[in-house]
Amino acid sequence: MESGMISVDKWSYGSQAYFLTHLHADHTAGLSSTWNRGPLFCSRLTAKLFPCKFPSFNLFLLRVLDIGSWFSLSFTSPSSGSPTTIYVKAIDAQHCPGSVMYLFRGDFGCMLFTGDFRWEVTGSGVENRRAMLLDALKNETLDTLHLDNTYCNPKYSFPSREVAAREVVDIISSHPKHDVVIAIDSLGKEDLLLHISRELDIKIWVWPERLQIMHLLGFHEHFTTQTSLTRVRAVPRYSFSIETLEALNTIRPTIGIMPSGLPWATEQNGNPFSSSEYIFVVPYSDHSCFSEIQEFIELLRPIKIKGIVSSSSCCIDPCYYFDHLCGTQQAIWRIQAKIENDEGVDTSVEAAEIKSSAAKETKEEEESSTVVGRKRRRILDQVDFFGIRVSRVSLLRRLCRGGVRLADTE
DNA sequence: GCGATCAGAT
DNA sequence: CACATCTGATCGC
Repeated sequence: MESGMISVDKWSYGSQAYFLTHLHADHTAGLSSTWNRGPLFCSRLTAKLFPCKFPSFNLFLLRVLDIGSWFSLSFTSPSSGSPTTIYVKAIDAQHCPGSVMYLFRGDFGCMLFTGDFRWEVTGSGVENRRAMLLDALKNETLDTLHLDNTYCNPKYSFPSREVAAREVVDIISSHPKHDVVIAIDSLGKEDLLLHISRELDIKIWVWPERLQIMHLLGFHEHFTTQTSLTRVRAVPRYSFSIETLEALNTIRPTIGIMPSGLPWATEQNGNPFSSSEYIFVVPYSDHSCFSEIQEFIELLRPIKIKGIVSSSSCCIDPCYYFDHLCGTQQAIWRIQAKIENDEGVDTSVEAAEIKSSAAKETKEEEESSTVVGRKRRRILDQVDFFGIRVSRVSLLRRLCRGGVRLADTE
């Protein structure tokens, strides 16, 4: 987790800098308004929301990392005591407002902390996000992926949030005389509420603290704290239960909507909601489903994966399902594929060939023997490797030998 | 009496 | 299975 210098979503002593992925309570456990253990890095939006959670926090400790830009930070190596530099880039995590992943490069290699994230593979901006991520990695192996493995099991399958949001609107539309309560947390699922508000042209009630958050996010026009103005209310998830819904229904007809990736609706027992006629569970999730996690890992080809959600069993252990996508060879194949892609070669056709690296090198030698091939190579043969320009061939050979940097550093 | 931490409920 | 959050009990100062 830490290299002795940095901590991500961990707040105990012993780090020179601390990184917060997003403002949900399970990632801020240990933080308080009196916390003062070092500089705290976060996204600009998280910094804006921060005082709501920690009103008297010393804001001089906050450091904003703008999304998509590299920052260099100077540290003291805990082992040698000598100065060292770490590079960090924040990447949109698509989980809740302000949420980011952190990509680190340093003496320890290359590490990505996803925090909580959703990696939807349909909808607008998908290609752009994919390209941004690969570009951030450059032509380096990803040594360790710290992964949001919340739903890392094939049994977790759900649609995009866009599809789930339409399902929610359909449920509300088909109950025109009912009041509606929707379970949400202190942050997140704003897009769902905005979709409902726009599609049905209604305001949505939220509790006062939540309206303050909506104000900071710039969404306040769609929300109100006056119950008389709307039949749709967003309520804290912990206050949402069968008992609540039954009590509400003694006053007026009310349905409840629980947006969640957890497959409660299909469970037989132990599920308080499946037996309720009032409650609709809709698969709207701010975490990646299994197939999205798989896409993410296939894209990154990390050498090693660590799940950020610990589990007593292997049921959500990423190594159990994706070990075959990890390791040094897999990491090298990704880099080769990217280099080919940057050269304009159709990698989809070559995907199978790439897996035979020996044959690949031979083919490249042939290709470079043409006049055009030689010219192109002179420019593209140089690749950026841990900040050093090295020749592509030498890089690939070093990687194939299992070069120094590829050894596990943790 | 306050803050931190944890079990339990929702 | 396990989300994010609140409440209440307990511990140490």
